[in-house]
Amino acid sequence: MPVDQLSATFAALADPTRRAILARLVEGEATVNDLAAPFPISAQAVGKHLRVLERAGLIERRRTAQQRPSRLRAVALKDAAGWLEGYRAFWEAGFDRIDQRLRDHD
Amino acid sequence: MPVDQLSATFAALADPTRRAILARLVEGEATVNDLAAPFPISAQAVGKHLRVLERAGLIERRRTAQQRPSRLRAVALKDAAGWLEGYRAFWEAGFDRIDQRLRDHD
DNA sequence: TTCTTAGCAAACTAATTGGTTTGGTAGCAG
DNA sequence: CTGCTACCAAACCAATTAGTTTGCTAAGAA
Repeated sequence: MPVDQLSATFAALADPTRRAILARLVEGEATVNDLAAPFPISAQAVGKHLRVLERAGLIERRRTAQQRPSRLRAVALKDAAGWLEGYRAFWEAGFDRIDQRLRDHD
Repeated sequence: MPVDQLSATFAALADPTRRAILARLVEGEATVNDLAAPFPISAQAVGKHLRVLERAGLIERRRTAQQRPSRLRAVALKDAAGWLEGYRAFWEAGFDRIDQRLRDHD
């Protein structure tokens, strides 16, 4: 696993279960069991996904009684979105290469 | 590796070498050896990265003589960017949860 | 105290990853 | 034909991943 922050963020997003967990957290904090309920996998497996998300900075967890609710840290998505924005001009204009663009300007 | 398109895209982006390859391809087509030059890894390893990018739809390759130049397919980044956009409001407004937002509206 | 619930940690498995080295093939140049 | 260049494919390795099961601790309920 690459260690830089951007790679960790993209890697964390490269799993549909983890993206679904983030989508659920938009509605507010949730415990491990809350988050595991919709999935056919064990709560332990969800706990592992939460650790991946936590390492990537995408969630924060606190401790209340015997629960460890997670909440979204959407700000960690900023850099990933910023990286992709650098390519927006290329797909929106329908060209994929700078030299193609230059050719269009001939 | 997850099989859905969005996961494949994020997984492909979760490696600094592959992101650097995409950045290089913004300048136009490049062969495997062109792309391998800046990196301390073998051309074979770069070839593997190219296959990952190709499976994710992020590059296309053609055949000319004995070269296999790659070119960027930036449009494949659109869905990933769209997914992230769904969270922009949360990090820009400085709240991370909908219920926090609702609280602000009380 | 005892029971139950929520969660973590460790050990294990199967599959994948990112890299290597070796050995090819396809096509151009001599 | 003989080489050289560009690339691919396969075998291998070490590390990681996503999942499991088992067993633990911490906190509240009976």
